[in-house]
Amino acid sequence: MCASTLDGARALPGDFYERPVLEVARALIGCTVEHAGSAGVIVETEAYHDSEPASHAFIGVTPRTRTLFGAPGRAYVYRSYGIHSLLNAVCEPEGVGAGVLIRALEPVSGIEAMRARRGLGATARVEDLCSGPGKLTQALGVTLADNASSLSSGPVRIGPRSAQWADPPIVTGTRIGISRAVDLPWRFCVAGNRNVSRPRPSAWSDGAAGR
DNA sequence: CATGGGATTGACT
DNA sequence: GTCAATCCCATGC
Repeated sequence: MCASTLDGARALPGDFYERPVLEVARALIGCTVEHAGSAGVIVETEAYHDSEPASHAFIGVTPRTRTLFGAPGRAYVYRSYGIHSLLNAVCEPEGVGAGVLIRALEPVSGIEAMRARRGLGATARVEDLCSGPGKLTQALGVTLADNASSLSSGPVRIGPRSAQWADPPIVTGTRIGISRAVDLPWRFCVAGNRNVSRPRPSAWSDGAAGR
C-alpha cells in the first residue's frame, strides 16, 4: 500500500496555478487534496485577489500576506477567528496577491482518520467531515505549519481530476462570511453535492435533479 | 505595547 | 435566527 497516492508525477505542477485566479478556482473543482493519509475531492472554492477588498492581499505585502504574493502553487494557511486554519492555493505570477480558498471536500480515503481528527464518532455522517473550510483542514490535519509549502511536492498535495470528475456541474455564487466586495460571484460549487457548505448558493441544485 | 477586526463553527433560542 | 469562543496580525499611541 502506498502511503501517498499523489507522488511528484501525479500532483498538479506549479504552473497550473500561474494563471487568473478565477480560472484556477474553477479548475480546482474536482481535483483531489491529500494530507496525512486522508484525501478528498474539492467541491467548493472561492477566489480572492489583491484588487478587491475582501482579500487579505488587498492591504499589500506584510509578513502575513507574504505567501499570497509569493510563488504560485504553494499553500497559504492562516488562522481564522482564532480557532480555524484555512487552506488556500496561491495563484497568478509571483508579485500578484491571489489565492483560491478551498471551502469543502467530498471525503474519498482515510475517512476514519478524518473522523478521529474532527473528534467525531464512528456514526458521524461523511458529509459533516469536510463541509466547510475550517472543517476540512481539521479533518486532514492541515495546520499553520503547512503555510508556504509546495502543493506539488510538500506535505499537502493537490492532484488532477479523475475520470469521473472530468466535467463536474459547477454553479457560481457570492462568497461567504465577508463584509466587503460581497457581490462578486467568485464562489464555485458542485451543483447538488451534499458536501458543499452552508449557506448553499441559490442555484445549488438547479439542473442537478439527479444528485 | 494595547487594541480591534476577521475568508468560521457549533450551540443555543 | 443569534452569539460566543479564541488568536494572529495590522494599526496606532
